[in-house]
Amino acid sequence: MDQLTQSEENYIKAIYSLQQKTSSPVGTNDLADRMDTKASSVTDMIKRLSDKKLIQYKKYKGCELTDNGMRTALKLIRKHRLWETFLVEKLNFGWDEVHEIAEQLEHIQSLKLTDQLDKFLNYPKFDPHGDPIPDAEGEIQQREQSFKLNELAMDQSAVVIGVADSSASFLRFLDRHKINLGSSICVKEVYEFDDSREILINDELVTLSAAATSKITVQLV
Amino acid sequence: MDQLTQSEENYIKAIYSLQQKTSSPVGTNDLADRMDTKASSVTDMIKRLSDKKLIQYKKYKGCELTDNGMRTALKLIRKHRLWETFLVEKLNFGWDEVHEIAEQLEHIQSLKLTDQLDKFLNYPKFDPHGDPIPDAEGEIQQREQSFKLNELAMDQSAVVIGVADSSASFLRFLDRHKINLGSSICVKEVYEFDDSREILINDELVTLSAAATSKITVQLV
DNA sequence: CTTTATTTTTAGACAAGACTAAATCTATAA
DNA sequence: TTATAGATTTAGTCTTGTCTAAAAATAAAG
Repeated sequence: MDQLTQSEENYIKAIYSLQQKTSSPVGTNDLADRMDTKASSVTDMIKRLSDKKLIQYKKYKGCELTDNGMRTALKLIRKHRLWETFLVEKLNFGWDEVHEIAEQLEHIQSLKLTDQLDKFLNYPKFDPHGDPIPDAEGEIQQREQSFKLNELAMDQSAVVIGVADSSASFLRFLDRHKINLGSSICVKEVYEFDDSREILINDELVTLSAAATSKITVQLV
Repeated sequence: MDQLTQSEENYIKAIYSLQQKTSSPVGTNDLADRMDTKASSVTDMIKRLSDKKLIQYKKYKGCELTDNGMRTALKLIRKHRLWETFLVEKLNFGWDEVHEIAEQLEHIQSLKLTDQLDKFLNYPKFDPHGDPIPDAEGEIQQREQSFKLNELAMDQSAVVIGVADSSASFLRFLDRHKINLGSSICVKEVYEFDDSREILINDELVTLSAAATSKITVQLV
């Protein structure tokens, strides 16, 4: 199994993530959108990855990761999330600042580095956005049942365990409203006309749009 | 000042290092040897770097770094040595294992990352091989007067402060003889016929070849 | 079951960074 | 000072990853 280029690795991650969301197979145009490139470039890359047996590909039918490709994707996600954790926990970065840097760090090749980093961080199970970190074997810790905040019943007490959008802009919005992983949260009012909600967060009331509440993952307490 | 490719950065580092050793200007073939590539490839790259005003270049006359190129080189060296320090101090790597990984990590683009890492490591002045780490302004801490072990007078007490060869093979040789940065060292005998020496290191006697002693940097105590 | 719209692939080009082989410049020795 | 060895550059090619434009396959609608 020879070294992949950063570009190849980025495609693998994108295919993995689309495969999770929309279920396989992944279409060429969807991938092109995700990679911010053209469909023809995607076709080229798909051929390369197929040659390397990382994806299965039938012309005009889209592609899906092979077992091998899946392992590759999980290793990358592991590295990405470990580095994000490192940046936040050890280097005092904000959770809105780490994605770009982790995108670079995830390509560093060294199994030992990854595993030592994992140990140094004390084998974290979730990253700063609440996303699960695959272990050295690629196993992902499954969450207890969770909800999006907009599915939560009124007056039900819950705690924030993740975000469905890790863009800097959304994360800074949450910061401004003092919403973090671990925050206690409770729905106090639903405004039918626009599906926005009055939320009690750490003893303060704020109003959140439907767009916002649909991106906050919570667990009952 | 636009982003450099990893390849361009590697050339800048190589030019810097050759410039230090043999003093400028740096010849095309020397660079080709250092980069393990062909002279024609070097000529191509030299033109690119010259266009970007990182080196000064006269056809057939070799090249040297401009002020700008020098700053670029020092930033890379700073990152490289900070990462090596991190790997050894925080992730328990041996000093013989860190070079390759730091070669990758030094290309990560983020000023904040570098500076936070520096802070996290408590602003180290020297890396695990005893090489000085440039600060955020590119300033390098100058050493007190130092010697190579083969220049040290008999029975003169000294301490190991660096190595002139950071290859894994030489570093593992030092490990095997329990020679580390900070080790107390003293020459007890010089064998004229091959210039090898009997050395007292932390209360143990070992014989080191001329090749070995010429690569160990020490300071008088 | 055709026709049209959409998706996907092919064909041909380009830039970066590398290579080989050939040409050219510089320096050294007779 | 000229012949020639050694260093350096040019010319032309290759691969990776990208692009545009055009062709082909599939899906959807009448």
